[in-house]
Amino acid sequence: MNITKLSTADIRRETVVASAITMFARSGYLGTSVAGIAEHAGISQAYVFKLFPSKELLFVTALEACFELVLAALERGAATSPDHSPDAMLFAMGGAYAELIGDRSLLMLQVHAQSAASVPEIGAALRKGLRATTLLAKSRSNASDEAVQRFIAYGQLCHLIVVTGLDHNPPDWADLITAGIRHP
Amino acid sequence: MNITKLSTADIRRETVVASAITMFARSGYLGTSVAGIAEHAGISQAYVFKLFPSKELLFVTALEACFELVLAALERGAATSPDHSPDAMLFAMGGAYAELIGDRSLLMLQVHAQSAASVPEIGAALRKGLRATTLLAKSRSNASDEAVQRFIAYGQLCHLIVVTGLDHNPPDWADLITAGIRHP
DNA sequence: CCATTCAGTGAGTGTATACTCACTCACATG
DNA sequence: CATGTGAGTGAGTATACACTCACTGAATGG
Repeated sequence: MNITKLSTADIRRETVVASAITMFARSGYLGTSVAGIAEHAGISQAYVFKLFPSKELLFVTALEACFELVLAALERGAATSPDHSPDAMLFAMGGAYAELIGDRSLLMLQVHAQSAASVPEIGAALRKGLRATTLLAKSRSNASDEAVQRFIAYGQLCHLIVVTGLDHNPPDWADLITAGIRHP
Repeated sequence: MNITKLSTADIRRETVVASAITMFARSGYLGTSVAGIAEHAGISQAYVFKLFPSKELLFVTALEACFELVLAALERGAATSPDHSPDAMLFAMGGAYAELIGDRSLLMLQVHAQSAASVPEIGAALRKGLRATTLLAKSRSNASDEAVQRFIAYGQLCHLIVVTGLDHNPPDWADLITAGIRHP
């Protein structure tokens, strides 16, 4: 039982955002139709437009929800780290992130968001999420700037590995770039 | 005068590929219309379809040309490195890459290709390009696997920096992840 | 019992776009 | 001149999709 009572429209909005994450992650911003999201959520397409003013804002909302989950996972990882040294903290946060993106949706949504970043609102949401992620990694780990930078860089490498499918059926050359990287 | 004589259709194909790189880099695979590419190339849309069987194959051709240029740049960087130590070789190759993507087209095309990688032919071309890039970096530098992996990871970080516009008007927090990264 | 509000939809509209086809025109060659 | 070839196009077709609007039915409350 929540302290804030949600109207049924607000509840609907949440299920639609969940469907949007799934569908946008599957086919990208332009490749996903609002009708498809509506069908996945089990409502009519017209009602999606009652709940969100535009496809663009629905994508932004989904991306923001995605970063909320990422930040929560990093926080969780940091909180459960057995050792408080900067390296151990970043390692624990990386492990929590790898676990989070096990179903690939949150990862793919970020990849598609990078491709759609020229849409101003999407670019802004992406910057905001990256900023929060970076600052959280820095503040919770107390690591050096270089270590935080490396943390983000290897996160991007993880994205590349998943996008190219190198984790699922790795060819012989793949372990050159997948070795030691924790991915789903 | 070339040793291989090109028919005018082959020449046209090359100019169309150049236009395709520019336009696809600007708006992505789904966001770019063949009509727009045709206009940029100064020919009719119908003729583009005479030169290439489909939009998909045009994108793949553009992506392959992109990787050709990347590989050539890495080769050039390696060739002009003053020092033959693995670290110096990778550093020189990274510098050449940073210089190559000065106009952002080749970088953005790779980002959009990652977003479109679920199209089988595009995913395959992406894997092929990544494979060639990785193996070239390894063989020309003689660096350790870890160093090559880091080379690729920081390349992806460079892509992220450009996509989010952190290089053009960096906010205060940006140098946490842009420090020391050579980007256009 | 009437009035208001709110969740939810069916049936559109306008537009963009991948791809096709019948055609023209310039030119080279016998 | 006749004819064949290859570059190049105008005008389509078919479809998908973002977004709109007039509407329904049910609950709520005075």
